[in-house]
Amino acid sequence: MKKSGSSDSKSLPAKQKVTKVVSSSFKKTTKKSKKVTKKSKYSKSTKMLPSSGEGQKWNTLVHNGVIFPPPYKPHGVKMLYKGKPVDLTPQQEEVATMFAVMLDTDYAKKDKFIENFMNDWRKILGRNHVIQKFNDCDFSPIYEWHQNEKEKKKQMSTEEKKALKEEKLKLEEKYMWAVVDGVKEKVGNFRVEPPGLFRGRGEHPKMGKLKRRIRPNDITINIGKNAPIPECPIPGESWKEVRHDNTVTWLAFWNDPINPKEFKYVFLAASSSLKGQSDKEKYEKARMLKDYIQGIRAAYTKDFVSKDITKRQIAVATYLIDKLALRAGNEKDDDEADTVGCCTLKVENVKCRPPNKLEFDFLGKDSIRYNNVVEVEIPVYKAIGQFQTGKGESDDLFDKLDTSKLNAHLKELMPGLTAKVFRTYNASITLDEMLSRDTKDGNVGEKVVVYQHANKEVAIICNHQRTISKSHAAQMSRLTEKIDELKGILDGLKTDLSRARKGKPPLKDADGKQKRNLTPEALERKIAQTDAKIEKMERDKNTKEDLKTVALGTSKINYLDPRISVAWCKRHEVPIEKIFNKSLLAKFAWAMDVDPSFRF
DNA sequence: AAGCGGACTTAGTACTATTCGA
DNA sequence: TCGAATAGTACTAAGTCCGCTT
Repeated sequence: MKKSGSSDSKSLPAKQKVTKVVSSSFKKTTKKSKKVTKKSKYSKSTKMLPSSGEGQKWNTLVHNGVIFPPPYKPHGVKMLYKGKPVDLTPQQEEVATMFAVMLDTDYAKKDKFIENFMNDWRKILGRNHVIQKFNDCDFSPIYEWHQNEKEKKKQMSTEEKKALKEEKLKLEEKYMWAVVDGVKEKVGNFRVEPPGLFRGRGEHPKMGKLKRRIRPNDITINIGKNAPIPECPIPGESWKEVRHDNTVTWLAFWNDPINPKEFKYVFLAASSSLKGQSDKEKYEKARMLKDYIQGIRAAYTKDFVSKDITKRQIAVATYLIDKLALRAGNEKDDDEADTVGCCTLKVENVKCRPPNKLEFDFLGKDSIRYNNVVEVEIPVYKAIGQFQTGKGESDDLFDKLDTSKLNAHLKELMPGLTAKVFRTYNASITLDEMLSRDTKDGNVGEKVVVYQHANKEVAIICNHQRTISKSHAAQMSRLTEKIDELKGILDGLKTDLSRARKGKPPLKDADGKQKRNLTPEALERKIAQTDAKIEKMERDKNTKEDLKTVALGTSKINYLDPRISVAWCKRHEVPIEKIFNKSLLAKFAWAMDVDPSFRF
């Protein structure tokens, strides 16, 4: 019964199913959607049974393993060394080409990148190779060749492109799906990562190192006991290991060639019910924090002045995580980019600005800068000052603290509470409150703007950033130009209007041609239209400038409880498709039947 | 309680597909 | 209808946190 129930809801193509559920449940009576909620709760709870058994994640698991990138195809284009063409073996050429195709990126200009690349390349060139120094290398012939190849691809007809795509799809089709407890689910990343030069973010000490090719012998497969073991797609080679571990969700993994202590996993796609279930649990935990947050805030406020320095540090750290949505901040190795989170903040990352402001300036995850001046309670301000006294700039601000101590403390306050829950909580509660406060009667477009505004607020809280697009400045000035042009037209119309009112004909236009003689009423209408157009363009221009460094997607995908959005859409008759794209609809299938009255 | 292996979520960017506006 | 702008997807790096061992 369980199986038929769940496969029923899953075997349909997600796309159709989701939109159907949405559009039918919208506008309909709440009675109906309540029924749906109950039903799904029932089927979910029966489905939970297998997973509730001691960390068990599945009963049966069937899949076809992973697909490997094609072997390297030598192009034979010779790079130059000291101005002369060099013969390279295919293997040597492959690595040279990896660098050549990056010639127009910032990476190729960084000393560290070049150094690491040269070290690994030289190993493949061999000790006595003619190529010795980077500065004598000229990769441009290979670069030109690559540009040419790209251009050729672009010039292909639509039919040719389509055929190529279909061919690829055919080849990959069988790897795209897994069957988990009898339900067909999409696999997330079934393609093994191709070899390349490591592109670490920020000042990563390993940037430019060769990420070697992964072979079947590097890969461990996880699959159901009774399922057929996936055939190794490379003839003559075999998997490293086959496991049957149903306490984990990965289908395969290999050791990261850049950092062999770490793993690269193949998981199910975000649309799978396994992922959906844990996503829901994440938000339920964040909602639980709602009931504890008052007490937690009261407790840490009290501990700002605790005589126990560890307690004081825990209190201040928790405050920062809560108020500023900082990440926990685990320790990092020397062979990683130098970034910090809350627990790893250095003295130099926080400056006291009298009387009670703090300026934060540090590189966080992905080396994204966090720079923010905030007013804090006096006791926090004082405590930070105390933590800093007698320390050097690069010393830990919270010397008595690390993430495990902090999380251990949080767990005493609420079951399962960890630092990251605060980010989820604050993001989702902000969306919920802003939506309910700011949504006014109006058309769908206006409501969507309210949503986007709330989304932006959350993105700023979480410091989700993006790089300014290369064409941003040009786009802005083009907008300004257009606005000016419209303003010119507006002036002309106004002149014409006053002349028309006096019964005079309009002035000649810029080209000296006679304009049509319009009635004052028609002119007034035109003026109003142009005015509205200008206003809209200026609004668009402002939001564009506002959002040039803000990434809205990350919070939507990871921090905002989708049920808030779905329920809001239902309440305000906004089609959910205006808020969630196809992949988000699939990812959030579990949230679609939420009651319209749902609040976070 | 430190340290580490392990598993999972979160993140920005590069590339592609689709939509928009002259 | 075309190229530019925008939206969507693929990719994989970089975090968090758990639980086991020493």
